[in-house]
Amino acid sequence: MVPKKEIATHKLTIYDVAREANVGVGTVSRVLNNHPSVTPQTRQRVLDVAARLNYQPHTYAQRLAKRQSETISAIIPFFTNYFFIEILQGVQDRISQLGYDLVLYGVNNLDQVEGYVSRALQRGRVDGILLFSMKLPEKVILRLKETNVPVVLVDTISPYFDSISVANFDGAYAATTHLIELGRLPVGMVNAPLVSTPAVERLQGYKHALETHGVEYSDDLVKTGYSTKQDGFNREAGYEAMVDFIKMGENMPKAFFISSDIQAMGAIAALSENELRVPDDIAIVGFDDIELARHLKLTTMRQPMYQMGILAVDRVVTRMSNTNLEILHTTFSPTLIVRESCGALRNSDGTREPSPRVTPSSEGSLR
Amino acid sequence: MVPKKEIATHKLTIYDVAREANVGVGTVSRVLNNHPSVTPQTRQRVLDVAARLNYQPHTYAQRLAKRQSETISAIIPFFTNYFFIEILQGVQDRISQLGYDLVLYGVNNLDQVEGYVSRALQRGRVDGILLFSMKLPEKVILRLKETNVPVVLVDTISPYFDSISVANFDGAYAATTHLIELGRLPVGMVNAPLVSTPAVERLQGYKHALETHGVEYSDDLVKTGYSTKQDGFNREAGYEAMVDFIKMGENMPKAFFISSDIQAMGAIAALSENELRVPDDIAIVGFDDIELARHLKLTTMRQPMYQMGILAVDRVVTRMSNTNLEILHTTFSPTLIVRESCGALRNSDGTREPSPRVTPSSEGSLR
DNA sequence: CCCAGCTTTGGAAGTGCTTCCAAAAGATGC
DNA sequence: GCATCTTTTGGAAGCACTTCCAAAGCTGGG
Repeated sequence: MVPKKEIATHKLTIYDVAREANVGVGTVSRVLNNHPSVTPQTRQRVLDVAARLNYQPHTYAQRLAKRQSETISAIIPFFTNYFFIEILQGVQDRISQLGYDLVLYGVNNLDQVEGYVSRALQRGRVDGILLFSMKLPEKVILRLKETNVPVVLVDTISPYFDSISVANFDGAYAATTHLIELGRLPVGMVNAPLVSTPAVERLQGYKHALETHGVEYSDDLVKTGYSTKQDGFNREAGYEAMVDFIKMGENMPKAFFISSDIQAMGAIAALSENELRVPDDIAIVGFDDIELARHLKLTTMRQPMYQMGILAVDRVVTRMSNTNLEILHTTFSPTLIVRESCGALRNSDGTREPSPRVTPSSEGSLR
Repeated sequence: MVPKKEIATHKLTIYDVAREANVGVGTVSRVLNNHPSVTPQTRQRVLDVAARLNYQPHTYAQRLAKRQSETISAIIPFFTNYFFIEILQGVQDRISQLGYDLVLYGVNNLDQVEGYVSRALQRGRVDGILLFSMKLPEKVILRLKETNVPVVLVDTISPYFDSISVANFDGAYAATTHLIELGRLPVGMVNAPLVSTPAVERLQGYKHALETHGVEYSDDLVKTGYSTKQDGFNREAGYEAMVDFIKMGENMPKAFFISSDIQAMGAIAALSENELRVPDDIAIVGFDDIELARHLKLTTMRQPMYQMGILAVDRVVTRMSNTNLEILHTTFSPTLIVRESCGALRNSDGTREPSPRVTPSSEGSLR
């Protein structure tokens, strides 16, 4: 005589389900984990009971027993940054598709990174770590290496870990070339301080474009803002740099490759405050293609951020199950998105956007 | 004779530490949890050993034994939305200050909510849930209620849960009044569809302002866009609504209260495409004060988003330790931030911002 | 009908912690 | 020095699962 208590007293364990379904706990566990060796009838019986009792397995007990966390953590530089947000969308979508949890650490300065990494490294806590554009302290690299947790770097490179990034050099080259070909000379550049890899590479790409096209380079063609937050990839810095350019008066360049869209936004503000019109007086090409760029009708180099997020997750998951893979660096090529700020469209219908932003299909399963 | 093996074989448990320090596991546990009844000497000895072995407790074992997860989950409508991102900053900062984990679920449509809530509700998984501006299906409310997990609603209200929100009515009233007082009549409104509470309340506040100031209301003073994502609080919707207004020609209002900054952005784009200048021809006041608003020099109603995030976390934590608190609804009053788009500053130095954005102190401990 | 060889099942042992209880060690007072 | 309290300590039991092993149940061939 088995008494059927429906009292969902909240303490319901796998034993309760087992008793109620007249099976052993092992069987319940197998059913819940889709283990094949259970007869369909038994499986159904267990499933019914579980549903009736509204049984929910205790996640942490599972994780403890299974010795894996089904959690991936992402450590991102503070997420006021649109670029990261957009990558994060891809990350979050893929992670939840795979049934993992995303735990998020927002970092404001490099010092915090170490703390968060330690945190993430607590045994069993996470199965994998995504690290966004940070130059890691040597110390952190060591710890990461020795614990052997799968790590994927996004928007940086290190010889020790997998990485997903964008071809900064090529992008800068393409952007600059576009401007040169439009005849908007001289072409200047608003860059971020050379503390970050993207800034360095984009500068090189820019210079290379000048060189290739026989345009002379000089140091006053490149300026950087003073505001250093986000490694200098922020609106104020763009504003400041452009103000400096404007001070050059007649000698100021007629076109600019700007190392991020957000800086471009600041730069454009500076221009408009000085009665300089984009693209009529000054042509602009940005970098990133954050959502804002569309709104601003900014010509820019698109980074497939959403895709990068997806890929980062896939990569970390692959490495989880296959521990000694070769280290792999994936590089996306940015593509030029021509909108209005470069002036290329001046004679066409100004609203048209050559290649529309990739939007999710309406099934909504992908996002 | 205790052999000292330094071999960090990754499987190091509390028993290893105990053996090595010549104490019982209970003592090690107490040390690690700052339990008072351990002598300073013993504590130090344990700490030394733990450090030497580089011992990391197993998070999930702790959570299982302690019967709490030290995790708070946030379910947010897809985070392409700047408003949520800014709240999330506060949430994330406070959560990590308190040593909790943040697990993030991004939701794209209401159907997903149920799934994620179930997920979050798995016993022991989270200690509290933050739900961002979603009208919850009755079903979900029930489940949430019966499991008795602390829930805090942000940017919505429900009689069943704590909530943090903003005085939409008052904000809309203030914004509209500001425009009326500037003499920019008639004042129209770009709203979102009345499916969400904020849209409803803001409309009421707007109407009330007209009424109070003896300005007549008519239905063609309010328009809504067609794009429905984000409940209509998106750039395209703002653009569309404004295009409709522009079709009115001469009769179009001379000023607009727009129910979100992001819609204001679209609206301004529509205006500028039609050679209408802001604020010279048309005055605009937005709502939210997302970071973008500053860039756009948009006059707007500021919601203290960062603070709201902080508070939401605090509230959920309080409720965690004190289970049967009264249900509390906290309402912030939005404040008017006068920038250029309303035209109030037309004769002053255009750049000045009356009340600068609250930024973290440089200690950086708060963010 | 019996036995070998599967498949399915039960349940003990293991996962790595916390906590409770009782015992040991120290204080205190007389 | 001893009895009594109070601190401090060790370690068993418990947390809620998974997994492994052995036992039970089937299947079909002889």
